Amino acid sequence: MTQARTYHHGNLRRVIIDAAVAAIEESGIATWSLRELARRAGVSHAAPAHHFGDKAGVLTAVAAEGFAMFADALASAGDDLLDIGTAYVRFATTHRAHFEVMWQPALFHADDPEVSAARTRAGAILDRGARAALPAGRSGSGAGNAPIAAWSIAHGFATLWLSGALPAELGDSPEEAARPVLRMLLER
Amino acid sequence: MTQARTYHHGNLRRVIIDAAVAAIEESGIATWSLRELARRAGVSHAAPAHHFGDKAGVLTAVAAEGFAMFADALASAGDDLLDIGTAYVRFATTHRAHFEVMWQPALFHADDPEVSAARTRAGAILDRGARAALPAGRSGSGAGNAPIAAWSIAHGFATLWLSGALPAELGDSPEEAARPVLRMLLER
DNA sequence: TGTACATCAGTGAACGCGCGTTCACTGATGTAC
DNA sequence: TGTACATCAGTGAACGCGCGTTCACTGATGTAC
Repeated sequence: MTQARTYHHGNLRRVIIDAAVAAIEESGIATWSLRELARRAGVSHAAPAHHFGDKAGVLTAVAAEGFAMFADALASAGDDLLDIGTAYVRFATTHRAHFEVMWQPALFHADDPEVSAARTRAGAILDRGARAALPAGRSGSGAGNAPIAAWSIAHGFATLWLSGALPAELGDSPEEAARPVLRMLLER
Repeated sequence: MTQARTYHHGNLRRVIIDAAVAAIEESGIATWSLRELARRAGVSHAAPAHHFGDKAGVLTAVAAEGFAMFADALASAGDDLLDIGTAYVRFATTHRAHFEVMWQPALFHADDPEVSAARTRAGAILDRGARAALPAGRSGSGAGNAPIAAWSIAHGFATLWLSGALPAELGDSPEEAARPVLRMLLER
């Protein structure tokens, strides 16, 4: 399967995105450069800019791919809100770089149509699951809060886990740890 | 109240921390430099390093101050978990730079004793409020999940708000928007 | 099947810039006597 | 009250470095005929 190295790489766009994801996972979203991606990809330092224009262009591609994979992950979790929430946490912890980029729209071209479409698709799945599981509460505050509550608890657990803030007693599996926590919103 | 400018600034540590907070609020956590802080503070470019050593030293001071203010904010909210959660969201949205630094321990010296102490104090307040309001659920999964559920939903709402991901219909006040959402965890 | 040409991916040298760090220094402050 | 001295905050010149960007270029690919 070794790809013969030719002048035309043939797959450079893909390789540069992967390099960006690897760099972000290793040392965070702040410290990488286009030149570093070129080094990782084994191409000249000007090649990434040739494909993506600038750093925001690379992150736009990462965000678009991230939202698409995210929507797929939520969709394949089925209709149960607890399963959707668990899928949310699983995605965040197994695709850390994508996830971190997705929620920092200042870093990429947030108006990119591909990004918007995938984000809307993911939002609709979460919305549907939450409205079915959590009809408007006694407070009479309207059903609109159910999806936001479900979104918040899953997102909060995921980001706290990623930041290392949660106690070590929760164990090694973010999904298993998340499940009883998410269940607290559903018990009523 | 104008302070006469002397050779010895007298208050430079404070001024540099404020400059860091302002820079982060304006353009994020990734793009500032020690030299930029010096420019904002009106001192020579070597002065910040003289006080803080390096960038992580500046962010350590921001994190320590952030956790201390955060603990104060939660403490003054009283014993009601809904009020504590609202205070959590209010703090995050009114002290955005502090909040963002606090949850990125890779960027500062997380073992700093001042940081640890303030973080522990904030955690204890949240813990106490959550355990009182949310005894162990029917799932029998242990009371340990109640604080984490409360923490997650408040943290998730706050970070989603800060990222601009929440729908515009929620209005301009994060506190008012958060209250009915947080209430969904408490209704049972 | 063969030739010509347009298109596009990727190269590599060169540029100017802002950065963190170092270091000898200067000015102000506090303390000993 | 006055003098000497140590300490410390902040200065400013100098350094080497990695960065993004530009641009003329080269090599590969695809298409027209």
